[in-house]
Amino acid sequence: MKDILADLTSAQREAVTYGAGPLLIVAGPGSGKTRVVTRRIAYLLSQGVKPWQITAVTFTNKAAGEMLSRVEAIVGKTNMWISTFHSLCAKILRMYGNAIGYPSSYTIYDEEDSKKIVSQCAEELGSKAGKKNMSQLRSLISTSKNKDIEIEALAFHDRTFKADFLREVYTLYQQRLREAFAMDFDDLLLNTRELFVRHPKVLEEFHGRFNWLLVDEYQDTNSCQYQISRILASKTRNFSATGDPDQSIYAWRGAEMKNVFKFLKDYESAKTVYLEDNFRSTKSILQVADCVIRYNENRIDKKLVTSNPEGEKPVLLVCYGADEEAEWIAERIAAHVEAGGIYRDFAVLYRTSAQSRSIENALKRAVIPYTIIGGLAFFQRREIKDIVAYLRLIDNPMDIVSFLRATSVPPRGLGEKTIHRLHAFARSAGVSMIEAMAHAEEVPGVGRTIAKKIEKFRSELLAYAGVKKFPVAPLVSNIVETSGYKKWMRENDEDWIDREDNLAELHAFALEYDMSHPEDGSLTDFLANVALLSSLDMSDDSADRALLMTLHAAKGLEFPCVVICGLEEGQLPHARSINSLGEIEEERRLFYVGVTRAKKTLALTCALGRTSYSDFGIRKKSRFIKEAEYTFDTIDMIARDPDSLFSDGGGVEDYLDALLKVSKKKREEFKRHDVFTDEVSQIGADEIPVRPRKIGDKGKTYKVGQLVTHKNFGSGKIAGIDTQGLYRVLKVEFDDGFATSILEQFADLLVRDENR
DNA sequence: TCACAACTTCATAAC
DNA sequence: GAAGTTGTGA
Repeated sequence: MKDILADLTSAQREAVTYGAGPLLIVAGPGSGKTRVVTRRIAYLLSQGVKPWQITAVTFTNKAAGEMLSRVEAIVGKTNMWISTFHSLCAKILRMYGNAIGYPSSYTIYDEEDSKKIVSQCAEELGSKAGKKNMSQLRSLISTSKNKDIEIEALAFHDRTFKADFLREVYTLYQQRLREAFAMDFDDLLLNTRELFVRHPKVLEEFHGRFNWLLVDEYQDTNSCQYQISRILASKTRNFSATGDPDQSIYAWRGAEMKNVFKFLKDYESAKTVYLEDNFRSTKSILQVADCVIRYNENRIDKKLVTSNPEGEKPVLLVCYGADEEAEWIAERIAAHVEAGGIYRDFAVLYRTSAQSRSIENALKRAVIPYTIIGGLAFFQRREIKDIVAYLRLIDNPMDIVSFLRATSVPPRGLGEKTIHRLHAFARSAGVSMIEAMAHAEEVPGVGRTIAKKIEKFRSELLAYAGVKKFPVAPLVSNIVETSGYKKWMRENDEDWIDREDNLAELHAFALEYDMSHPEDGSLTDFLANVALLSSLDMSDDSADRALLMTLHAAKGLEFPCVVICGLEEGQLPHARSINSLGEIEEERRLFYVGVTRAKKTLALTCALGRTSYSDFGIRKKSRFIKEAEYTFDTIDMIARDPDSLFSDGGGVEDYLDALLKVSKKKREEFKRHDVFTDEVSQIGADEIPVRPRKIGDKGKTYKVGQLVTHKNFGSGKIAGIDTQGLYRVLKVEFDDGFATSILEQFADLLVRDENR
């Protein structure tokens, strides 16, 4: 008991020792939240609560694993359930899914799998949308599920698809998933809710079992997760939720931070504990966070307090482009290590994954070891998905996505048409795919040659499954060897060496699973783990390497030194969020989360020119910089010595040179892409560090119909003038047929007399 | 049905 | 800059 309550503040202690009944812990960043939750679990156990009576839900499997080992460090080995919502639901559905028509070996479809079904459905419904919009269609289905709204309602927001069509696709999609005994990620939640609502007996059993529910990161629960929590807690009301509305960053996938406030209405007798003391960051770091988050209107005011020292003042780098930004970051890390620090002290955070490229390059050049957290998940790799498809097929032969995948690598002369015929046959005859394959010649549309191939594949499958479904590792090596996959890969894939390494890693992963689950392991459980492991769970952050990750991936973590890069309008806040106040506020929270990860030092960077989508654009400083401007020191590489940039008194050319620091060729591209641009929204003319006198002719105004000459493009005509925000955009048609839009203030055009 | 090439389109965050 | 789609011939 002494250990459990050691080193706790009075507020923390209050949360840890609160007894039965609803408890809301509103915990700011760095306030020792994880510690409180683990200690609370330990405390409950010490009070006689049994481990199997406790269910804790966290945000990632990794966090769940860490929490479990922290609890076990205090109370010894336990068998309580600590997992993510998705894993919890997957487990519940494995136990009771048959009540709603799913076998326990149902398959979990990831985004890619689900997209295949969606496009199959759209095609079946005669959609003319083609394959290109399938991602969007799939995400509308997901949004509908995540936000608990009818899919028809989304047609008003998204004009790409008609309401009727959306409904038809949705219905057919669900039907196809059922036929394949498969669920997508969202279904795990929806089906669990349905199970509880429609089968009170099952719920009763869980009520008898989960007397204590703890949910972490409550501000990021969506409607369905919220309801599942409420349903589970409805009997005993021993429900503690932990959250911080300011750290809600998943509204885009249905999270509702208001769930935190709602808790107090849902449970009127609820006790609320505020954890406000920050034990993580220096005063000057918290000041940055505080100044920015205050701009959010949709929030409850709270201030971050710490007794930590003032610390180093955060810095902001303003530079020309992503390369300089990256170089500066590399230098900063190198200097830190030179001064006796370690690489792992550093985390470089960015808004979008694509930003990692330039940073990686700079780190490589500077020989700084690094790890990317997140990114392309191991289990998303092609060769891994291929072999996993065999495993899934053995586990659930109705899984048509895996069926198609497995039969095509290596190719066996069985194509999409054949497999669908087979699947349809199996469904109408009410038999499994394996059985349907045994009667291949009866399947309409299947000829004798193909029937033979089917038979061959059938015996191959039976040979795998005939051995044993568990342990998994031997099954993996068996498939890789005897399916001919390895041989085929060596002959057809130039990257086969890397891929074989990855397959070896898959084998090792399976082996590890087999070893750690001698009693309770199964192929089904292994596959569920594989499906629900996020890229964050897989990454190894134990080595001494600098860490690179997105701001989202940094949630819940802390680092001695943090760099947040790309603080530009369009990047952070992201361009896709810039038009909505609510989304801007979420971007601001994202920035807030990033800043509050830092313990000792914080650096922000901002590049005023950045290439994205192979298109160069001039960017404005992020509004978040302005919101906290006096809380950091600025290193302005542009303003530092403006005259040196334009030594020969030149204008645009010199500026472009300095900005791009690249060859003439690139400059030509730049001219085409930027000064003459359609993407006016990216240009913040007031931010561009150029001499006023030379760029364009600011005083000049043009009229529609005027004949003009441009020094590079020759003669043309002003075809139209648009107003975009503060700027006027000229549409110019040149005599050679080339047409473009030019920002008026950059349009260095000579007006010709019409009569000449 | 399959392999390859050429082309097009796409790109926020992720369980 | 990558991944998917389409088109081609075998």
